[in-house]
Formats: sequence, structure tokens, C-alpha cells
Amino acid sequence: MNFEHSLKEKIAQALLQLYGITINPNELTFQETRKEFDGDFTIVVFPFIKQSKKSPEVTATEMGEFVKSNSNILTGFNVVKGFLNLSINDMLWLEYFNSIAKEGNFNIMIPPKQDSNKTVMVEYSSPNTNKPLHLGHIRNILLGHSVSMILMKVGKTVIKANLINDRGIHICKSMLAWKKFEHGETPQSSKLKGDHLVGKYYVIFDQKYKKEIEELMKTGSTEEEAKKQAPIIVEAQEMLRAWEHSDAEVMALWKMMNTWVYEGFEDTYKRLGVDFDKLYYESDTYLLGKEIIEEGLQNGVFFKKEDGSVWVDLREEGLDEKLLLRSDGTSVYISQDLGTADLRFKDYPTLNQLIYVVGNEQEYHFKVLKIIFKKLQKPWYDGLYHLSYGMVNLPSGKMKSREGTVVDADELMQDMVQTAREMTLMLGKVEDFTEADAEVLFHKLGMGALKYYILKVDAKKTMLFDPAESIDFNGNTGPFIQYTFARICSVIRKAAGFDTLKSFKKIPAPTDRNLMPKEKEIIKHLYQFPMAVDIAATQYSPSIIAQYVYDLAKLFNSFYHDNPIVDADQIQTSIFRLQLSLMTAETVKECMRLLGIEVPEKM
RNA sequence: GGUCCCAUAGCUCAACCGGAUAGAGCAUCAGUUUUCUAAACUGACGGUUACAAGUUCGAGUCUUGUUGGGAUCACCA
Repeated sequence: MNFEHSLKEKIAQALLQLYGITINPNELTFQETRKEFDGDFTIVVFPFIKQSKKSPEVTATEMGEFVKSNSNILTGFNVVKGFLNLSINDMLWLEYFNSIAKEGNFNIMIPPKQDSNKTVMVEYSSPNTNKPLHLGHIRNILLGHSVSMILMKVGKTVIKANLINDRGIHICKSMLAWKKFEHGETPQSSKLKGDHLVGKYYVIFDQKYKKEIEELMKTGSTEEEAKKQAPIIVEAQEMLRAWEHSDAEVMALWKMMNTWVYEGFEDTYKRLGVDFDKLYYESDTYLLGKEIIEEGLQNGVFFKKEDGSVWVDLREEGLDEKLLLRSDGTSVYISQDLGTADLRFKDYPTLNQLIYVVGNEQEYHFKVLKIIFKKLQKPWYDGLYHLSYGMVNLPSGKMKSREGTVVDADELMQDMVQTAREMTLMLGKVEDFTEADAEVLFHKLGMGALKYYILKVDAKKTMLFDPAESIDFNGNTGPFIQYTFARICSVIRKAAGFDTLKSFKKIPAPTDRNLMPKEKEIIKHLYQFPMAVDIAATQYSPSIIAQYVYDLAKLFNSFYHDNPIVDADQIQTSIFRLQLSLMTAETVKECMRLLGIEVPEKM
């Protein structure tokens, strides 16, 4: 039984005996005592003064007295206005620390929760196959991957899914441009990554299209007419129809170009260090949804208009009527999503949650999607969750692929690694590294900087990226945290040189030492880890973990600066501090793993 | 126009259910290295939390309004 809970029970007891207030101990919440006051936990007594009929100060003092004299948890308390600050016996902190520091006991820090035996699918990335990935995708991918890791950490079974948008008019655009304007160019011949090659033709299409529109407008067409009549777009639409009829030539071209793109994406995913358990292709799923539409028509949830189009009326929900099927019987975007959601719950019968990592511009879409499933009375409708994240903007505003202002994912990663390389060489950190090891390090650092930079920001917020300013490596950054880890590893290597210290892991640390303030702060922060993970999991928010691990690293660096860890004359202290350092390192590593960031043992 | 989201230090970001004097980093300035990695540490500077009212013991956080920014409301995806 942990002391925090015992303490809550004592406080509940105090409230009952002193004031006749009945409260469930679990409903009491502590906040961490602020640094400027003495104490570990703080309880706010304002909510009780109505019933205690005494001033906040008196109420707090009486409660403190009661708890102190009726248990051995506290060594003292103090009262500031309505805040009761409680000081926990160091011994209890040390006992807690020993319990987590035991070898192989790391996972006890996350107790299994009752609702943890759930299967959840996290869909992320979900790229179009007509252009390479950019910074916006990176945010999506890192979020999806990290959230998956966090959910696994709290015991859920996670299926990482990717729905690849491999069909449609935009795909035909790059196909058509390649067909018309290429000169046998392939990834091999051009030395271009497949996705970039295809993206190049998508751009070429757009240029030609624009030119045709201009010419048509010169001959008197309106812009709207021109956009519809431009020969190249007409041809692309023909190609889409041919694709839908499985025209052999078009299919062959489509398969070839998609293969190029997949190879390119695979490479990007690999460098990002992410993967998927299940791939869905829109070319397989785009016709789904018609069954559901039929179902909805049968039970009167949807209705058909005279022209044959199918709609759902969402005016009761404060929305509008929404089209689900065109008058020509073809499906629209949302009908596909209706089908694919249904498919997933069929594919995975144990699935009870489906998280879509999709930008906030699609909030309306997912709102509609969920309401429709509710109307259809699908039992799992409540398990649908749109993990909506904000855009990544540039100082100049939105990234626009047509204006060439997108920050390319591959280029950005390359730049990050290059910056890491320059920085590390300048600091002279890799003189005893082999060239291959150094490259591995540069990659870890560059990617660490990038990933941390993105994940530390609350997902729902729009964030800014300035390409002119390179992502930092000092301060609140990935490399700072990586550095903290490497430092600890270095200390532990040093300890291995002392006979009395080298097996410090196995020596039980004493529980009777007086903790120094900075030692205690670290233990207290370690104590918060399970809660941080829990909050991150319930809020689907990697930024909680990023903030947590940064604070931990900062605490440790300050401690490290002030106190010698390996000291042959102070064996007991050294052993304790080595254990504290190791525990910090493992927690740092675990947090970074949850963020998808690797930590180096030397840097 | 309707609906939704956002607004915190010069810049980029924090702040768990409403809790104490709103915190970090960058930038600027001043310090710290014969000691385990200075990608570090310590300090200074920097704020009417866009504005106005309300709710209450207490509001960056909740409510309403105003201003400014963004998204969305397609027989596009």
C-alpha cells in the first residue's frame, strides 16, 4: 500500500472525526507543494471550511495536527492561508525508491488499470500517393506513433494502422503527367526517390493545367469553365474512369508508380523509426460503405432525393444535410469512411476503440461520421475518436504545396542530421568514435531534436516552424535530454572501475539516510511518472511525457552539478546516488521511447 | 453569414479537477570548468495571461460579450 493513499485515508479520517465530513479518500487530490514552501504534498482546505465552520488556517492546522499525531507518515506540516503543506518522512520516499529501483522492477511504476484490456486501433500517416511527405505529415506520424506507444504502456493492445490513399483524381494527375511528359524516367534512372519522382510529375501536371486554364480564359472562357474544360484535366478524368474499369494499361501504370511511391515512403518511415501493423488501401476500400448506406436507407436513418442521391439529415444535431451518395450512385469521401470504419470492427472483433490521427481541418467530417454511426446504432460508435492536431505553419503562413513552400520530410530529416553532425564535430564529441558509430549518433541526435521539437507542443495547437532558424540543440530540446542520459551512462561506466561500487545495483540502499533536497526532488519526480503516463494516455498527449522528461532531466542536471556521484570515500552515498542516477536514466530512456526517440550511451 | 478552435514574456512553448507570488527554453546581460561529459549549471532582465463584464473564498483555466487570427460548412478528398 503506498503512503499517498494511506495519507489520504488519514485525511479523510481527520475530516470525519473533526468535522463530520464524509469523503472518499480517492476523491482527495494532492498537489505538489510549490518550491518556495516546505513540504511534499499540499491539500487545499477551502472546500471544507463551510462544514468545518472555522477559518481556513484553523481548519488546516487541526487537520495537520490530526494526521501528524495519528500516523507516522509525516515529519511535519505547515499552513499558509488555506493551504496545508505536508512533509513526508524521508524513509517513505526511500522505501518507495527502493521498490522501483530493484532490478527488473521498472514496470511496477505503471500499475495495470481495469480498463486496460482494450484493443485500440490508431490510424495515422494516411498519405496520398501522389506526392512525398512533408512536415505536416511528420507531425501526424510522430503523434500517431507516440500515442500508440503510450497506449501500449498502459496495457492496451494497439493496432497501428495506415490507410493509404492510392486512388482518385489526384493520383491520375501524376500518372497522366508521367505518361505524357516523361522520357522513360524511373527512380533508378533519375536517382530520385520514388515518392519524389511521382511528386515531380504531380507538379508538372499542375503547371500544364494552369497554362491551359490561362489559354482558355484568353479565348473568352470564364475561370470556372476553363477549369472544367482544360484538355489535361478532362484526360485525367478519363484516366480515372479507365482505372475504375480496370483498364489494363492504366492499372499497369498505376501499379508501377505506386510501387515507386511505397518504396519511397517505406524509406521515410524507416528513417523516422515508425511502423504499422496493418495497411489499408483505399483502392480496396473505396467501394465499401454502400452496404451501410443501404442499411441506413432500410431503417430510415438516411433518405433518397428524387435524383437518386442519398442524404442524412443532421439538422437535429445542429448540422446540415449531408450527402452520402451521389445521384450517379458513386460514393463520396464520407461514404468510404463509413465503410472502412465498419470494416475495421469486422477485421478485429475485439476492437473497441478507433483513433483517427487527422488534422483539425477535418473536425466537421469526423463529427458527422460519429453521429451517423450513432444514428445507425453501431455499438462501437462511442469508441471513435478523432485525435485532431493543429497545422504546422511557417512564418509566412500556411504551407502550400502549389507555392512550393512545403517543408519536405526527407530534406528536413537530412538537415537535422547534418546539423547534429556539424554540432557534434564542433564540440569534439566523437573523436573516439568509429565513423559508423558517429553516423548512428548523428542520426539519433538529429531525429531526437526534430521529434522532441514537434511532440513537446500540445497536439491540438497550431505550431510554428521557421526553416531559417534551425531547430535547437540546447535548452528544452531532445538533445538536452539525450545528453542527460549519456552523462549518466558515463558516470555508471566510471563506477564500474571501483570494486566497491561496480555492483551497486545489487546492494540494497539504506532507508535511513537523510535525503538532500535535490535527491528528494528527483525521487518525487520519479514518483510522478505513472501519473504522467496515465494523463498522457487518457488525453492522447505525448506533450505531457515530453514536459515530464524535460523536468526530470533538468532536475538531474542540477543535482549532478552540485553533488559528486562516484566517490570512493563515501561508499554508501555513492551507491544510493548511482541507483538514483540509474533510475533517472531508465526513466528518461522509457519516456523517450514513448516519444519514439532513441537515447545514445555516449555523445 | 452559421458552427468550431485559438490568443500567455521580444520569439517558441508550459501551467493536472478552478488553487499560493503564471513557469521553461531561445535571445540579451553577468557568473561557473585542476572534480563523474560546459549539448551543462547559477543568477539578472523580461507579464494588466488580447479586451470588458460575470460566477466565487479564489479565474490564464468556467460563463457572456468585444477585438484579432485560423478551420470548416462541396454531388472535392
